[in-house]
Amino acid sequence: MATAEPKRGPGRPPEGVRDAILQTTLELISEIGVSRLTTKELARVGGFSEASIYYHFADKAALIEGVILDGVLAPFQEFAAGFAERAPDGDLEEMLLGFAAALTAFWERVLPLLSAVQSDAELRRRFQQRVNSLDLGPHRGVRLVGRLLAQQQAERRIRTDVEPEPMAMLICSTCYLTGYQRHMLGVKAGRQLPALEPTISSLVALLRL
Amino acid sequence: MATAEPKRGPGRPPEGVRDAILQTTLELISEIGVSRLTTKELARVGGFSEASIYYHFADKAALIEGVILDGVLAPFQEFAAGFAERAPDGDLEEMLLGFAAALTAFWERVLPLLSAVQSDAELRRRFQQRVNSLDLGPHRGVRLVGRLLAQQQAERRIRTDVEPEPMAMLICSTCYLTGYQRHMLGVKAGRQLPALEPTISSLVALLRL
DNA sequence: GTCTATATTGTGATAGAC
DNA sequence: GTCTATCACAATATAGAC
Repeated sequence: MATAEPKRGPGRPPEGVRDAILQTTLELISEIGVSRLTTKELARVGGFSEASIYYHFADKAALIEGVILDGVLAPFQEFAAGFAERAPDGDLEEMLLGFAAALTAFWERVLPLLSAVQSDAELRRRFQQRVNSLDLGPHRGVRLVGRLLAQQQAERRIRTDVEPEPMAMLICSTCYLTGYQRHMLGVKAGRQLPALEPTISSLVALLRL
Repeated sequence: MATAEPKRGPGRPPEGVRDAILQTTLELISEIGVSRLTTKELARVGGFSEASIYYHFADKAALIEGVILDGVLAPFQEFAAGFAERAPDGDLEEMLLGFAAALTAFWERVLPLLSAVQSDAELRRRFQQRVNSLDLGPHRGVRLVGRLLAQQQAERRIRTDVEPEPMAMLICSTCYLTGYQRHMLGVKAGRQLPALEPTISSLVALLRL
């Protein structure tokens, strides 16, 4: 190892091409959308060749799947794991608002990618298998919030005459719709919908003893 | 008018081609997804020519827009209008469950179409303008439910110390997420999420005096 | 592992007859 | 208004050198 520098010379380091592909794909999709994403444009913008894409990924579908799994799902799971750990103590409303903001941002980032899966029945089949085998999906967030609520009930800090999971469903759903609205109609048009925070807060108020 | 029959002879009546195109598009998309929809396949399945498609619609995007507007949005708006009229009297929970079922079904039908819009930034811009000028969007459903709740509050049938719109947001959001889950992961996998009815019912219970 | 160059297919869209 | 026939092009994917 003559040079300790991981990056060298002009352009990208050769060994970083796979990461560069994933990164560029993510950026380009948020700019123009998946359906407009072509391997040509991807190669041009990213500064690598089309052939490199097919060296690292079996086909375009596999590339999209890679982006979803590596670039979006994994980071959120990290956050969720951290949330589950440090959750127990704080104020309920505060914790829920923090989680809701993160979940909404997650949806907003993931929806543009998922639209590729949505719009192709065959791709959807593949995706369903993958998601099922990894036990992923919206129910993970619901369970997480549900456990938090159940804990608060056990400590008699909120009403105990209500099932925690349906309440968690209401909360997570609101994050989803808020994220969807922001993506599809823009943040401006989204103002016509009740905002996330007051909605969550209203529900928390109902749950208080 | 020699023959009163609107349909005649073998094959499709010539004047019905536009409707046939819309109908076939809807069917084909639900089978294979928008991204796999080609004008060739559409013509083959529907029994009309590709040229006819371009006679009736400016381009493929306009066709999709036509399907969304004519075939899905319009029917739901009819239902919503009817709901708003006959709503006032019945039992709140019953009315909400009926509305929620319809909104969920609507979303499940519309999502496969909207994925085309979702996945193309340029198309999205066009769609946003159209939707904004018609004042469409999820906020319509939220307002409808919000008004219903406000009315119930005025009649002192539910708690009055809570804003109706955030509650409506929770309800409609749940319909959207349920529909999304059914579309993306299938009804079977969707079982991992709390079902629609108990979720709505739980919230109604919280709203009772 | 990455490149340049190319093969191949299928797509959206049109011309022009009827 | 609908058809048959066809175009021009863009897309994914591969071959083969380095």
